[in-house]
Amino acid sequence: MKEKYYITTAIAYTSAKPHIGNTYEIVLADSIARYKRLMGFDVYFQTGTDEHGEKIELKAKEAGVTPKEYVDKVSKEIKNIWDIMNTSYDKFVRTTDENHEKIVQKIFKKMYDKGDIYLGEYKGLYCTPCESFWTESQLVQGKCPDCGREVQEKKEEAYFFKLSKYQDKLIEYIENHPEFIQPESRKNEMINNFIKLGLQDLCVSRTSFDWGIPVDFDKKHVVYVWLDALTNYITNIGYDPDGSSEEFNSWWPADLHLIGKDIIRFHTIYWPCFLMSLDLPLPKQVFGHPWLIMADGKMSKSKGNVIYADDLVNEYGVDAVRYYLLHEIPFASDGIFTKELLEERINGDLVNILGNLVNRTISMAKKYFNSHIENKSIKDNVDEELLTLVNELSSKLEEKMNNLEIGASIDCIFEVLRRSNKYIDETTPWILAKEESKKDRLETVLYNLLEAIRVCAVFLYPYLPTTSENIMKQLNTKDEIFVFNENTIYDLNEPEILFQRIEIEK
RNA sequence: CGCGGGAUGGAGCAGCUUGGUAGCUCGUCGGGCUCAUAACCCGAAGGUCGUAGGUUCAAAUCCUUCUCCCGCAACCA
Repeated sequence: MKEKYYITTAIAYTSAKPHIGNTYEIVLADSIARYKRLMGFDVYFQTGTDEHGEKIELKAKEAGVTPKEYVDKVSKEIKNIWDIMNTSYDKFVRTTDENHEKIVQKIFKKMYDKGDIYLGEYKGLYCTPCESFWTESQLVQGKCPDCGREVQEKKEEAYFFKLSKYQDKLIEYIENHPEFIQPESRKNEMINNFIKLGLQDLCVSRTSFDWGIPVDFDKKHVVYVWLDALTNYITNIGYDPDGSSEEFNSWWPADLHLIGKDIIRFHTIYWPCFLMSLDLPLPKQVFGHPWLIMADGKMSKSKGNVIYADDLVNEYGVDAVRYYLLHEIPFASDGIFTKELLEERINGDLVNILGNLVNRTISMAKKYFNSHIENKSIKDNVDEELLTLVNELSSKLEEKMNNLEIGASIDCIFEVLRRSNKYIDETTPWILAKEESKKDRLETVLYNLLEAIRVCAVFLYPYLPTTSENIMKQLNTKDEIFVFNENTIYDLNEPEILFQRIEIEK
């Protein structure tokens, strides 16, 4: 029986079309999901959209449509971008799905009946013209950060979740599971900035707007968006307070919640406490990934520096964009996007190192052996280093991928590709070709190269699926073993350009 | 003193846990090769490893001071 692996992205908020930075997460998750499948795991990969809340109600009003019409449109747009990025999610969920809404209501009721949710009063600093509550720290010189006017203390009836009740258990869990919050520095932020100060009970209902899941036993309240959104991870795999499905028990707890660094608090404090309230096990790992930003900072409409994934894909191709996202964004610090760097990566890595290697190798095989290559096993010392590197690739990748170091994983593959280019210079096939007596050695050299390329193509699949398939097609093989195979017979297809060089004006 | 992360050749990064010739990619310069998408391969120049001090036979690596940058600091999501 295959080992299970349940991975999620955060569900995307349907307030606007996601930009390239927002698209990073689904591609990152996709590379991990594909890698795990390649490793033989039974993977379930869930993503989707988060569709309730005041902000969406407002956006819909501005657009002159109903909230549902608004989120239908944006959700479709988001799904379309996920598809453009060639991501292999198993399910695209929506918080407006009927079943999700029904289960959220049951969850709320269950927590209420248990005494973890109680009716209280929300007291806060309120700006009447802006109809907004603000925290002390959000205020600008004691006044509303939006309009600059005075704020007043205001009370409002609201339901609260007893976060405080689970505080000690949460600290215990985090400390006993050092891998739970990644990167580790985020763990410190959560513990020092929030948990150790003492968790305040969380306001989990709203009465100031309507676009949300109604609290079924008190209809003037809607469920707080995060309680609604976070539970998507369980409602969509069959959780039910009255008895969960077999499916649920087989997938939960999730192996990895992949989220942006801005929402770590919700996933490592609120979410675990909700789960403890439901007597469910906690997810194994939450990774708050960094962002892709522009040279002048975060992408924003007001700055006018927003770039969308579909535009980039149209211009450069999906795998070039995936390569940039996966390779250029570090594990724990933000990556910077520039077109110059994107083009440099395409030319330097994808065209020169990878594309050219595949092309020159297949071209030589065609030229010298009419595209038919067998392993003649005429070995030489120079072969050793290449073959060793090829055979070590699998374990190197496993180590990097288990640490979620995607960029470093890709580097491991490119190390083999670079070594292969060097191997061509060391073995000088064009000179071997001049002597009939060296023919078997020449064929061995090309065989070694084809095997190196094949193994790289197999391992490129999680990151550059289309390119991987293209290389395998040119090699005309379906052999997916992870090490050098001594006994393949190659009947190659015609060489094709993998990546077109970008002409850079200087 | 709120908590945390960082400062390494022109650029971007690794190395720091377990002190001991400072490594990688790109860029620059020189050379080689011609199978290939003017691609590939080799070599060279370039760093007092932010600052000041300490521990040590020896510090990018351990300890302390200071400077600068960044993230977080709860009910918008």
